[in-house]
Amino acid sequence: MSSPIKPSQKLSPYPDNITITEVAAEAQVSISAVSRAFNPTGSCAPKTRAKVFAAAEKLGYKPNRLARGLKSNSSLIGILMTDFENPAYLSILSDLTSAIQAHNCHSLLINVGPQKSVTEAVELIMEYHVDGLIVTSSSLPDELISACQRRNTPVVIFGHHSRNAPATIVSCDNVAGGRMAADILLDAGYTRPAFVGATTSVSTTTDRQRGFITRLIERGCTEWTTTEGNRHSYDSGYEATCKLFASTDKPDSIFYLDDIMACGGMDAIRYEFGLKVPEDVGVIGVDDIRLAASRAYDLTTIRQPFTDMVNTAVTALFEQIKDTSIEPKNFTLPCTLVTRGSTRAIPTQAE
Amino acid sequence: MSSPIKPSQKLSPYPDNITITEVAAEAQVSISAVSRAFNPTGSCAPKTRAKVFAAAEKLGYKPNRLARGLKSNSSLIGILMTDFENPAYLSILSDLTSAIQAHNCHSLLINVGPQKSVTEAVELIMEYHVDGLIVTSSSLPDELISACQRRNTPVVIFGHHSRNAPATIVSCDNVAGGRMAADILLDAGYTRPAFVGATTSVSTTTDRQRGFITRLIERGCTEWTTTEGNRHSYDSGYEATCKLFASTDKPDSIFYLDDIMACGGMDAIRYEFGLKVPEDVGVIGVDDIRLAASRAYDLTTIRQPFTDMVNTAVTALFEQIKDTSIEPKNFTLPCTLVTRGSTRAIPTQAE
DNA sequence: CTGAAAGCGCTTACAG
DNA sequence: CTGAAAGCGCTTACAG
Repeated sequence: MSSPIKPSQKLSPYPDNITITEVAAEAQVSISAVSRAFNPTGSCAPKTRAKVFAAAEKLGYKPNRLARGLKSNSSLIGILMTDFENPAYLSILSDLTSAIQAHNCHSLLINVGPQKSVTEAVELIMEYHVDGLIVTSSSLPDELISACQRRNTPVVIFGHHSRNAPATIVSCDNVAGGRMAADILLDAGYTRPAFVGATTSVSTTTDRQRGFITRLIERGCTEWTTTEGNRHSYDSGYEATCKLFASTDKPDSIFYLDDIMACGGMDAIRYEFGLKVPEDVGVIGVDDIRLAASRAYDLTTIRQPFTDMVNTAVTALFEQIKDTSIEPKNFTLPCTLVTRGSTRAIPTQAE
Repeated sequence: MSSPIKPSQKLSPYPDNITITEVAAEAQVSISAVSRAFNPTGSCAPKTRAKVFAAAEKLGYKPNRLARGLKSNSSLIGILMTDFENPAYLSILSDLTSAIQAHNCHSLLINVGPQKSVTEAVELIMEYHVDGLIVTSSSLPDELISACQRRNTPVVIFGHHSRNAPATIVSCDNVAGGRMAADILLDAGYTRPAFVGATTSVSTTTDRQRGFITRLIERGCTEWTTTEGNRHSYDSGYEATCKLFASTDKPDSIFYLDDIMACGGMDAIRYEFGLKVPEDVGVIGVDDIRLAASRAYDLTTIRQPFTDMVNTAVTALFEQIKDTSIEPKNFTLPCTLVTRGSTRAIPTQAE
């Protein structure tokens, strides 16, 4: 309110609305030069760049990413997320955001809740002209993926197989995971295995189930059953397990679609039916969430290499952002068996 | 590749780069009219608006939020998050994002990892000219908050008390929560309570500890101890508990800073020391995460009203965005005791 | 209520 | 390597 600030004495303690124009004036160059100085691809004499940086530093200049995004990249990566119940997604989100930030971009997180369709979500996210899109815990209609590609916005589907989709897919080998689960259960001497899936997640459920059942049959096991929970949640696993044990042919071991369902299931087995894990019922999950290693659950599980999967996804995404001619690829990472106390020890075999 | 598309036959199957200009041409009005039609505050004749909407619909027009944000609001809300270990934050994030989306805005999620300071994170987020900022699981230096306010970017601190900070604070009454915990433990007949906090989270730790200890003293309890875990995690609770029971004066009940630490602690009590919960050791946490209600943990806890807290935070934030003259307020919501099986039943008192 | 015009802050051919 | 100029897609006083 005192005297108007003269252009010469810009020493405000906090960066306010310093734009490229002020920096150009301070450095005594054109605004084009400032822009190029800040842009790695822009040709700029070292001296000029130094002058510009000094001026920017002095004034506390921060580029306006919105303005930049108007002609250039927005530096925004959209993350579509459906499942906020499986704790695995918290660490996935942590890894995703930090990997994206390492590329000097930021994450626009869209909650694709039950009231919002994935199509709407994509439309919304495209209003921000994101540079790329990562879809977790659900898939995307092929036509939507194509529409994104047509706009040169690469799409990565995380965690789902989605064969033939025109996008980069990063998932782990769920069929092999299912087979591993079958082997460990059979090896441990269980004879009546069950599979508990979920309705919401098509490809992961079907792949794991397929690998599991196929392998059971290969090994001559005939007494298997399957059932489905509604969602990827503790409650869902609990309820599905109650249904399973209410029927006449009760299983002696259960392969759950994921760890959080397995935890719910294990609690049902122990507290609802008074059975012992692993003696009466063997339990195995998928993911290897933090809780799986807890003493309370001590869950045998098929570990998904989430950190690797995230790095693969983000690396592939940025490669496609850099060079839009790169064809989408499929990455199927191996999963590994983590043996803990929820399955019986495998008897030593005399070869 | 056939013939160039004439402006008259715009019937492409998917919206591509249709801008306000195309819509204006189609609707035969000026671009100003289109802009006003889409802006609630813009005066526009109903007929004009109808024409514009019809044209927009026909062409599949979607506004470019980046361009809009250059002169107007960005519709972007920044969310700063530090803690990706406590599962409570997954549902908080779910609630936050959907509340923000209900306001037709979207969430820019910044992972304030250990390698990135909160100051850097704020600077980054401000490059996107977010309309508002929500800080979870950590606080913000007052000078940074002031810098944001000076740019008319309101800040809401979620979950921390942070007295005197020039921002809106939404938290629950942690002191009262600590007192409740003391009361339930003493009422149940425990005599040597301990408090397990965490170093990372100043105000919540100190408030809960203060309420807890103050109340213990008020009621004449003298044999209490305190210790600290490093982080808000299962492992941290486990380790802190091991330390506690390695010392000479072992507690007979423990109040943990949060549920996930309590779960780790309970597992240590049971599996590391072979003690019974609640007979030998009573356990109480804070949050009421999903896992607290599991059969395995069945954890007595001080419930934080997260959904209410999120709604309060988002509502307050948008009020301040709408009217920047509104002063920041403090909202302290009540927490409630949820009694489960990890504490002994309270003996019926003959008044 | 409406349109022409200026402007938001930056990028990017285009000459030099 | 550099600057002047046009433009990204939208908003917003300003006249009418």
